[in-house]
Amino acid sequence: MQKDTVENSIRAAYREKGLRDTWQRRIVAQTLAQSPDHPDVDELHRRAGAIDSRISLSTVYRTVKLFEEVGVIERHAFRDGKARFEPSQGRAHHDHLIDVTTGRIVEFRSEEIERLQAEIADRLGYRLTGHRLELYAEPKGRAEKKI
Amino acid sequence: MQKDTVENSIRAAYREKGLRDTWQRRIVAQTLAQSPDHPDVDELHRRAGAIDSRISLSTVYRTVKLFEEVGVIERHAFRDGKARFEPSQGRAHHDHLIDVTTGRIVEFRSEEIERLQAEIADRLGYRLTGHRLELYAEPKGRAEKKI
DNA sequence: CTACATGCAAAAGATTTGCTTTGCG
DNA sequence: CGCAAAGCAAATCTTTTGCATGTAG
Repeated sequence: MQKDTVENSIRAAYREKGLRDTWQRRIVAQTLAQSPDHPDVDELHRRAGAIDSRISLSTVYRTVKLFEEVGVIERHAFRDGKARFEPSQGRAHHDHLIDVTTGRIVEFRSEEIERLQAEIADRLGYRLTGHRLELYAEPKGRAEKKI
Repeated sequence: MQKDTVENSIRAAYREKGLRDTWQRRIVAQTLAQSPDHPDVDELHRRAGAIDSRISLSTVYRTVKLFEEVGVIERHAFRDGKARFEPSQGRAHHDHLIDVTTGRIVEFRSEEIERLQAEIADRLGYRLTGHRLELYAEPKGRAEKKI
């Protein structure tokens, strides 16, 4: 899926809910669509500000919260504690592997794990509504062994 | 493993590092060992304060950070954003299912998922060093289950 | 027009830190 | 005793909110 399609689907989503189409919301949607990584609010504000510096930090906060409620972006909270975001549409659902040596994030998906998660929730008497899976790992092939 | 054994292994861990054995650290260790759930710092301070109210909040903050560095407790960051803790020793490894309607946390373990995680990391060229898996779910039907 | 959205600054909540005092080793 | 640790309050950092103003529909 193309970037501008992601951007448009975000815009479509909030307009469908009867929410107003402001230039601030368009910029945040555009910024998210152009971000291949997982920016936090401050970083989003910086990137959005590069397009139009008049956008305020509080608007970015309000906007990501709104986009999340509308269901078009996902909120993450990796080990650093800060909230990080990525569009949920335009990309298949995936989980994250974090390279502990570099901080690089690799996305992956496993049907098998998805299935098991639903099965576990079910067995515990619940219906799965969401999940978070993060793998922390180091590159193979380094002879470093722990003694 | 018994509660007082957990408490003692925490104490042993920081004393081995040459760190001082203060009554504040003993109380926090004891409180953690007695907590079957995942208290945040404020809650830990409340529970520790029940044993001796002279302990300060900043000391609890410094102590959990220290215990985490020493490796005897685990820090979690569920969706509410606040840091929550549990002893890493004395309990088998497990993951968490969070009841989105009540905030209740159910612990579970799946060998199958553990195995798949290692396999996925391997396939991506990594060696798994840690992971985090959280399921967010709501009770099936209307009856609330207790575990 | 007018209700909803933004900007700004102030507030709030969580966590950290500077500095003085306390007490473990 | 000396230095690590605690207490307290002030500082930080992230996120939220009250209120006056702006603007999309």
